[in-house]
Amino acid sequence: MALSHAILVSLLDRPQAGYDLAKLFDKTVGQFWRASHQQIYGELHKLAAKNFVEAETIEQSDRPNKIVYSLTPLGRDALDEWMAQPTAPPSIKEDLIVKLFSSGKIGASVLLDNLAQRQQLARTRLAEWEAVRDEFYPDTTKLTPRQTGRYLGLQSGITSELRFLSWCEEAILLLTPIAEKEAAAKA
Amino acid sequence: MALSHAILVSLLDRPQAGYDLAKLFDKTVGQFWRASHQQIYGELHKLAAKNFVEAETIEQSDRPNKIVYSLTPLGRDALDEWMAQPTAPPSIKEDLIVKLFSSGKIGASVLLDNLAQRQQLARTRLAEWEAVRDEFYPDTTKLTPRQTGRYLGLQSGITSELRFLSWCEEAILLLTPIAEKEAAAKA
DNA sequence: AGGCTCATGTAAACGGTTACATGATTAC
DNA sequence: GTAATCATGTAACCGTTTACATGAGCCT
Repeated sequence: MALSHAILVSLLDRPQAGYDLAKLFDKTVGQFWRASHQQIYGELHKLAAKNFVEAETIEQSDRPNKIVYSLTPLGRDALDEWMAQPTAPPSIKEDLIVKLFSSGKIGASVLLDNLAQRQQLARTRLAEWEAVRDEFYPDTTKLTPRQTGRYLGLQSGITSELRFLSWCEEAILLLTPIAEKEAAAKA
Repeated sequence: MALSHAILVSLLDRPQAGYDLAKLFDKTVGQFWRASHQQIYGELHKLAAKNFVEAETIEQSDRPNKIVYSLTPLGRDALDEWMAQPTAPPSIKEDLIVKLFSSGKIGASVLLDNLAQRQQLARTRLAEWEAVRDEFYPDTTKLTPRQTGRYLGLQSGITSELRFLSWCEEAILLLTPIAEKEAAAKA
């Protein structure tokens, strides 16, 4: 599991409340790491029980109280240990490829519809991320260490979408004649 | 959920036992869709309860009996319905990127170690898949519909590793000077 | 003698998603 | 008035992983 580690890394930056972390995971990091607020609150309780984080309640008059968590030395040790360990490649569960395995048994036009839809989605996402990159990291030769990590995260998403789009093109290219033959056979 | 659908697609081809499916998911499809035998047996029971698949026990003298499952018309309908629906992009949980977000707070050399290890792994996988592609699909202009689906699955894995490797190179390029500065500051 | 393949399962624990719950403030 | 923001939580369910279990036959 690594949601707990993602939280610890976020707390390296500064102490934060569950609500802040949830927003962070929704916006910045959310493209590569999604987590709901329920999950984050739960994880924070577990981390506090292990003494990896420390909770401090901040009373607020006009809005609900905050519980701000900060990293303890013990949590920092655990984080260092995790950092040193090798990571496993993420296991992808790509429905599209499962569908492609039906090719030859189920009509190709359905597959083309699916591809077009995902292609559209990927184009939108790509444009959004590229806009962020161009705004915040226009010059990659002048990045602070902190910016470098964030830039590479973004870049991972961008290159991922780009390769998906070129794969889509190949898929469409190969499936289109099959769909055409099927349509001709039906008529 | 789509493990059930992955099973239904596999049964389109021919009736199969849980053991066969587990092997299939371990070897062929396993690169993009991993599932343990426990999961598959469980899922088959659920599919049978819904009458999406039909079980037939095949008595064997020298080895354990087999339970071979085949797709029912009802299962085929469910599959067609799923096929027509749009797919959601897979949510990636990439530990490496979480680690990169620590850049600026935790030493870069640990990140470089992690990158090198994943790079090595990706190279090995890539070589394996390329070997399969070159053996079974040397000429992409002469593919049957069935082969096309399988080829595109493979190709997705291959392009995915390729883009990961080029991303790794950029990451190493940007992090190396940071690690060097850190080492110099320490000495 | 030790380990692999064939073949099926149970059970516990963990992780993630979805739904439900509360309640004040602020913006349109 | 309606919706969004701030802020925290509980509960049920589903999917996945890991561990445990059995037992015959085959290969080295």
